[in-house]
Amino acid sequence: MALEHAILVSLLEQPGSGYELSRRFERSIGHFWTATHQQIYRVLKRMESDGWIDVREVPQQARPDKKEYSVAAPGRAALSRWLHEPIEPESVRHDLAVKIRGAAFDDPAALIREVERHRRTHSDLLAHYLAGERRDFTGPGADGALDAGQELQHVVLRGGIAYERMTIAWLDDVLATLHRIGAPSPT
Amino acid sequence: MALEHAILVSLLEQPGSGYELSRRFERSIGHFWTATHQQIYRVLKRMESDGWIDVREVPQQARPDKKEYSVAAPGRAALSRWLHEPIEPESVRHDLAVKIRGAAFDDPAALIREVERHRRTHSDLLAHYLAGERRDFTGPGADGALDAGQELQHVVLRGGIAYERMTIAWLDDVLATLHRIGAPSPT
DNA sequence: TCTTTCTATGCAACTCGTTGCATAAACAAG
DNA sequence: CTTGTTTATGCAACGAGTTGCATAGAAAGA
Repeated sequence: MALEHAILVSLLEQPGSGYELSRRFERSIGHFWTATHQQIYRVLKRMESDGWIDVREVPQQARPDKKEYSVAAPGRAALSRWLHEPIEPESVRHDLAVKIRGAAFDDPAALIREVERHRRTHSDLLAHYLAGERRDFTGPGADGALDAGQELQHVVLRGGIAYERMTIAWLDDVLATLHRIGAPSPT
Repeated sequence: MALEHAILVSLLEQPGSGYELSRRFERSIGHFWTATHQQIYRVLKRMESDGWIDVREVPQQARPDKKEYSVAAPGRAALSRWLHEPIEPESVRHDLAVKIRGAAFDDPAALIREVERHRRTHSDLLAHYLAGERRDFTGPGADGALDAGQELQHVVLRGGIAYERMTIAWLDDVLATLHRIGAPSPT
């Protein structure tokens, strides 16, 4: 389990409430680590009772009060420990790959729309990443003038960009294949 | 949940026992859908009691008897229904990305070995994929002479190959970045 | 012969993750 | 003034997934 660690990293980058964390997980972090708000609140509770994080009640105007969390020394130590651990192989769940192989026992042509929809989603995400890269990592302070944290955030973002580009190219390959095997025997 | 569907696809491609399925999940299928043998046995039970699959006790010499499962009509219908459903967005869990961003609050150089280890794993997997491709999808019957099922298996395999190549290139980018930010301030 | 390894199946307990629901404060729109 | 939306937090129940353990037949090797 590493949700705790993902939360620690996010809180180190910027302290915030459970609500704010769940928003971040929907946006940037969620692209490589998903979590619902329920999970986040539950884990935050446990982390707080373990002394990994500190809470601060923050009264707000124009909206309900919030609890702002920040990383305490034991949390930082726990993160450091995890960072030095060997690591777990990533577990994958690719529904689409299962569907593609399953299409051999059904109508392959029926998958085309689905694959096209996926392609659009990945295309949008790529555009979103590229916009973020232009916003945060180009201009006057680009290349060399960034600190270590920004460099690392940038390389993770480049990973996301590479992933989306590869996926889009592969989905085009899938579409071409579906058309090819659909064409010879239409009736 | 789609473990049921992954099992259905695997059993349609080739009937087999829970043990054989768990081996397949370790090998080919496991690259895009992981599952332990416990999970597989439990789900097989449920699928059997739901009438999705049939069992056949197969006595063997030189090893314990096994239960060979094959897909029944209701299972095929369930698979078909799932194939025509809109679809779920894939959920990702990229430990390494979390670690990389976390390295900003620790020693980035300490990550280098870890990343190198990952690179080796992905490199091995790529070689394994390429060997499988050479074995199953080249030679006399290559390109045009394959049936739909083989074409679809091939395109999924090409996806795996593309993924590994992209990942290896990205890990090289990560390594270069870690070296770059480690070099300017070593002491 | 005894231990180890491979095939083959499974229970029990636990943790992780999801879904549905509930609450509440503040503002905006009708 | 009621309804809807956004921010903000949380419980309860369930289902998915993991870990540890147990069993058992047969072959291989020490």
